[in-house]
Amino acid sequence: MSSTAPAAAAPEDLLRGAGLRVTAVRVAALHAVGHKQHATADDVLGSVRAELGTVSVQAVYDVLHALTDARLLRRIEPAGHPARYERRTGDNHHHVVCRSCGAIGDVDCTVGHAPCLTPSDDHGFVVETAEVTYWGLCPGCRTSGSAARI
Amino acid sequence: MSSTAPAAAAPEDLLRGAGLRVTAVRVAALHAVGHKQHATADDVLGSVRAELGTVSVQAVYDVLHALTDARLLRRIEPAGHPARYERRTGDNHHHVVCRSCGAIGDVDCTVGHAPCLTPSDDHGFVVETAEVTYWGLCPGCRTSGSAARI
DNA sequence: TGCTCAACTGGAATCATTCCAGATTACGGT
DNA sequence: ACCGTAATCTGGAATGATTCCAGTTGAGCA
Repeated sequence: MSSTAPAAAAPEDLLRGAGLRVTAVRVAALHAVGHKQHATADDVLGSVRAELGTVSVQAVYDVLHALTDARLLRRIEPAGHPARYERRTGDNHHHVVCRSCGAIGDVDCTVGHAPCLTPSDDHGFVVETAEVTYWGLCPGCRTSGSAARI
Repeated sequence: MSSTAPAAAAPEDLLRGAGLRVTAVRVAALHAVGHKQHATADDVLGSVRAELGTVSVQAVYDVLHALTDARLLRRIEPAGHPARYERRTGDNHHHVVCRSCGAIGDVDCTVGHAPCLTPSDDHGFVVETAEVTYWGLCPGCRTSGSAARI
């Protein structure tokens, strides 16, 4: 068993590796986000239920929190849209969000090592992370012209 | 840069200049945000009521939207915190948000003309704006050390 | 000095997410 | 293998920010 590739790592191993209990809901949730990058809690709930049958809303939110805390998932919260989750690559990438439909795309930091990610005046804050979000229109919404609110 | 004045411009003129009707609630709302930068809708509601007496929740949300659309205010929506409004200066500055209490500080873009504000791969999106948010702890929460008291 | 449409009122509704209290279950001992 | 005990999960109710709706009021043009 030289199952190396972290990308292909089995959910069970990821969980154990993070010191978390291996439960059906957690495994299913990891599968769900693996299949649909940038899934909402609701998407995950759907997938998990499709896979396991009855699962409470709470269980999914709990799991998503646990996985996020354990760094197995990363949560993105675009203003005006429900939170989304992605399997984190560890790299610090950013996101393009469609102002119209909320679609999200990954964006690598243009400049390798974030230049403007160190505030000029931090007001005494201890800055831990910087987050960049690009707002615009996705190909689909651009083509279908209208529909965009405002 | 040379166009300073706006800070001192009377709310009435700002409204008229933007082609908006001059109403008590709007004027009071502009005052409110002027006095307390980064005010929440609730803060504004409070100030406006203190100034005018009875005012509906709806009126304030309507006004904040109208003013935001007219570019007299800028809305900031830090993940996990209610939206906040600031009197926009036209410059594209960013924000430091306290992970613990939600306090917000303004941060000028370190590099004048946003370098990493052009995504390397835009996935076909038409990017309109880029938004940078720094997350950390404000001086107060840092000192009081423990228990993030929301 | 009226008229008209944008603004406002008040109350109910929505949506994502969280709180609660009790039932279930993974997994480190013995 | 078997138990005990947190850690999890269930189901339902609650929260909080914001929006929808239908009717009333008032700013600003004629």
